[in-house]
Amino acid sequence: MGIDALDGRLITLLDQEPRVGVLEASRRLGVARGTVQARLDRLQATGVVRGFGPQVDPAALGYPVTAFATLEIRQGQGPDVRAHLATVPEVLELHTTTGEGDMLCRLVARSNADLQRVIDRVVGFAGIVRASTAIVMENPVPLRIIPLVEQAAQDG
Amino acid sequence: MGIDALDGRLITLLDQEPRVGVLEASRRLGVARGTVQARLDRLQATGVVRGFGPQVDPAALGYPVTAFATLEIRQGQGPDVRAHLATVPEVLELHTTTGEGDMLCRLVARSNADLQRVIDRVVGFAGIVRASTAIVMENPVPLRIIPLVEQAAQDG
DNA sequence: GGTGAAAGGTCATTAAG
DNA sequence: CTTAATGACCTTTCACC
Repeated sequence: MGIDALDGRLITLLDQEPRVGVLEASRRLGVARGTVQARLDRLQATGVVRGFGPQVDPAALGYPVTAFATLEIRQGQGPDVRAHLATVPEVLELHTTTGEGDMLCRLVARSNADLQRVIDRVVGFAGIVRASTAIVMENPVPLRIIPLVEQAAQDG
Repeated sequence: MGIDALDGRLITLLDQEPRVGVLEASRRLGVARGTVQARLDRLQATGVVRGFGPQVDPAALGYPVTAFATLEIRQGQGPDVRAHLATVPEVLELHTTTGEGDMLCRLVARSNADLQRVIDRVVGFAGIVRASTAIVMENPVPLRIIPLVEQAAQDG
């Protein structure tokens, strides 16, 4: 189920330099070309590596404001609310959670003023009882995975 | 500053089928290969496309539990708390926010029981006054960017 | 290991803002 | 006049059998 040290080094290498091909990777890692290909195939087959899609920066797209909204949902309205939020482009992800609220979603907007428009659109739905928004000021730790990969590689 | 329709189609294509090369992409989009290369270079130069790193699934790595923790920080301890959280592999991202708490972080764990260990490590730091955790049950909208890209492409 | 294919670069030409 | 797109050609490099 897990990954080993070589898998970890391979993922780390691909993360730092996505351009490197299988051949170049085998040289860097000091293993045979076939080994790298087999590892890569296995990592993708087991779902550890989902793919190599483009990493897009919302800020560079013109959406520099990020916020997290905690939503309280009217009983039984969950499915409707999900469908509604899925139609809003500025909703980058949505989770159902335990705790204070029922859902947590990540939003982006063109400005603080524009965020109001986005929130209005998000909460402008009968199934949503209440919304609490936290605007992101800084992002000391951007979304990362490498430390976890190395941890998993050590565990076996 | 923004992106046009061709940029949008290119990003969408790369997102759906990351394997397609520049040549294949040019065929699919009905433009010259050099055009695709120029667009790609420009998208990366402007930071819209950060790169093509591997998309790793924490669940497949053995960390199926995700949670969001809202942290309240003691005045002036922000920098120390950031440094502390950056050393915890299970902390996938960290934001400073307005609103109820001072920081919001995304955590993963091997199990609900393991989550307790992670939280203990996260909050086991003098600068953190209080922590409120929301465990993710479902993820109706996984982290996405394409709808926003298409929105941005339409706007010009 | 060999081979067909593609990436990446340069260039002149043409089109469009 | 500046910017962008195109098609051609070339060399290096890689992926696949």
